[in-house]
Amino acid sequence: MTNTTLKKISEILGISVSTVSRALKHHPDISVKTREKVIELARTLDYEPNANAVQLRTKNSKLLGLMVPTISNYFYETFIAAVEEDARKNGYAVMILQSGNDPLIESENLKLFRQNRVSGVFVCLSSNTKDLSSFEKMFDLEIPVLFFDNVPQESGVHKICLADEKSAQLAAELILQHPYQSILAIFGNPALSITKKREAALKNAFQAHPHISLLIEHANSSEEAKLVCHEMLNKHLPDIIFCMSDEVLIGVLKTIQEKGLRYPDNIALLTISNGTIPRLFHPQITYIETSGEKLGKAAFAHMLNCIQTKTEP
Amino acid sequence: MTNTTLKKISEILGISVSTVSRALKHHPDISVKTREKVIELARTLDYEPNANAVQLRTKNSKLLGLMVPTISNYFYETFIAAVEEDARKNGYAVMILQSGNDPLIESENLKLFRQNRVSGVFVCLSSNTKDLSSFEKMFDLEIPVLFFDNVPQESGVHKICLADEKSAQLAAELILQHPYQSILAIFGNPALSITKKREAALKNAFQAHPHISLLIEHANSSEEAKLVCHEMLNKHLPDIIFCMSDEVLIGVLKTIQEKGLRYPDNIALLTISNGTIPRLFHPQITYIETSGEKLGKAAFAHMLNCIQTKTEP
DNA sequence: AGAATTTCCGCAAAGGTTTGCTGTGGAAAT
DNA sequence: ATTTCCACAGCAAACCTTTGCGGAAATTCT
Repeated sequence: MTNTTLKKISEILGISVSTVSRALKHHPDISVKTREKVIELARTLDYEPNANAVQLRTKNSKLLGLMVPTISNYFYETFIAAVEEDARKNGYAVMILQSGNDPLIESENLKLFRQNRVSGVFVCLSSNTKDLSSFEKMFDLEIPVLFFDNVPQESGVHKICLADEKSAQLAAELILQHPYQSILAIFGNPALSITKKREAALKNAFQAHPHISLLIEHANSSEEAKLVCHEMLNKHLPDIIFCMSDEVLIGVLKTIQEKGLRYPDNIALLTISNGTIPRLFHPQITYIETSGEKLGKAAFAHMLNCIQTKTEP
Repeated sequence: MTNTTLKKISEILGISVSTVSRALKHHPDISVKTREKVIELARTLDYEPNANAVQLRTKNSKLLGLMVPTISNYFYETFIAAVEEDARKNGYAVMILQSGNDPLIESENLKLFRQNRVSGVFVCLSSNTKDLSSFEKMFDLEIPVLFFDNVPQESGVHKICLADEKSAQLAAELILQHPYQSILAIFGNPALSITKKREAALKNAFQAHPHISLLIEHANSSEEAKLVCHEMLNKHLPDIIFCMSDEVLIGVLKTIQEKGLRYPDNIALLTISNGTIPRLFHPQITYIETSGEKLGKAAFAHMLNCIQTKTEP
C-alpha cells in the first residue's frame, strides 16, 4: 500500500536510516550481520529506492532523453529500439519525445528533458531547425547531447552518423558493376545533412565516369517522390533508379507499379535502407544496409562514455 | 552554468523561498508587486523547477510509462506517437520501454516505472505473460494501469481496445457483399486477446452462411504466415484471403507474389490495419481501418481521467 | 593494564520544493 | 483609542536519500 522507505526499514530494525542506506550498498562500514538483516528485510518489504530522492541528492539520474521528428519512421524505430534495449540493460530509462519537425516543440522538449534531469540526450534534429540556440542551455548545463542521423554542421558537438558517404559510395560501386548507362537518383530534403552527404558522395563517385548520365532530383516526401518520378519517367526511362531512403523508395515504387513497369526486368532499383521496407516486396529490392540497430548500440555506448567522462569527437 | 533555484531567486530579491514559490504559482497571498518582480527575475534567470524536488514533495509526477513488446511495429508506432503527442500537450512526458515479449523483462520494466514514480502506465501485454502477478504492486501503489491492444482477460482492470469484434464483423460484411465462395482467414498468435476476439467475431458472422467455406489458420509471424499461406494455396485457391494484421498480410503478400498471382485479379485480399502497409503497395490493398492514432488519443484521455479521479471500466 | 587502533554505527546537513501555520503591519470598524 | 480583520510574507517541517564527520565500543598492540 504505502511505499517502503529507508526510514521504515530503520524503524523496524531499530537502527538509523544512514546505516540502512549504507548496508544496502555494501558499504564496508557496516557489519555483515547488520547488512544481512537489512537486505533481508528490504527484500521482504520489497524496498525500491525513490529515484526522485536519489537524483535530487546525487544529481545524477538514470534517465536519458531521445528526440526524433517522429517515431513512426522505418529507421528511427530500430534505432530507438536498440538504444532503449541497451539502456535498460544498464539501468537507464529512456524518455522519448517527438519534435514533429517543429523547432518550437523541439525547444520545449529540451526543456522537458532538463526539468526531468536527464543525464544525456540523443537528438535527431528537425529538418526546420536552422541554429542550435535552443541547445545552448544543454551545453551550459553540461548535459551531453548526441546528435544522430540528421546532425548539425557545427563541429565541437557530439554527433554520430551512419557512414553516409560510404553508403552512397557503395551504391555507386554497385551500379558501376552493371552496364547501366543512365541513372535517376532521387534524394530527400536537400537541407538535411544526410542528403547533402549522400548526394555529394554519389556525384563524386560518378565524376570519373562522364559517359554515364546521372540525373539528380529531390523530394521531401513519398508523395513528392512519386510525382517527381512520374515526371522523370515520362521524359526518359533510366536504367536504374537510386533512392536515398525508404521514403523516396515508396513513392518510386508506386509510380513504377502504376506505370505497369516491372523491376528488375524493365528497370533496376537500388535504395539505402535498414531493410524493412525492401524486404516487404517480392522481387526483393536491392539495398545498401544501414542498420539503425547498430547505430543505436553505438550511440548508447558513446553516450555512456560521455556521461562518465568527457569526450569530444 | 549552475542551475537557478528558488533559493537563488529569493536571495537576490531578499525575500523568502516560500514567497518566491507562491509568487510563481500566482498564490493569492502574494502581492502583485512582489509577484511580478519574482516572475520577471525568474524569466531572465530562466528558472526551471527541479522536477525531482517537486515530485519528491508532491508525490505526483508528470511522467507516464508505456510498455509494448517492441516499438518497431506498424501499429504501436502510431499509437505511441499519438499518446506522446497528447501527453506533451498536457505537460506529461512518456517513458517508453519494451518487453520483447519476455515476462521477466516486463516485470523489471514495471519496477523501473515504479522507481521513476510514473503516475500511470500504458501496457500492451507480452504474448507470453500468463498472469498479472507482476502488476499487483502497481495496483497496490494505486498507479493506474491501462492495458491496450493485447489486454488481459481479467475484469476489474482498465483496458482499452480497438473494436476488435466490430472490425472483424465489418470485414465479414465486406466479404459478403461479394460473391466469394471460399475464404482463407489467417490469424495471429491464438493466445492473444486480439486474435481470439477477431476470430470469434469472424466465425460468428459466417455462421449464417454455411454455404461459404471458411478456412481458419494461425501464424505467429510474417514468416509463418508465408509458409502457412504457401501450404494452403497449394491445396486450394480461395477467392479471398483475410489477414488479421499487417504481420500476416506481409507473409501472404510474399507468397502471392512468389507464386506469380496477381491481386485483385486472381485472388482478393482483405486485412485489418492502420493503413500504412496496405498503402505501400500499388494495387492498394483493401483494409478495415484501425487507427492507432485514435486509440492513442482515447487512451491518453482515459489515463488523465484515471489519474485525476478513480474510474473503473 | 593502559594506549592505540579498528570496527561499526548515528547525527546532521544537504538537495529543491511545497504548504500549514505563525507573525507583522496597517486599515477599517467599534 | 481600542479592537478586529485582512493582506502579505516568513518559519519550519516534510518528502527520501546520501555522505562527511564524529563517537562509542570492541579489538589489538605494547
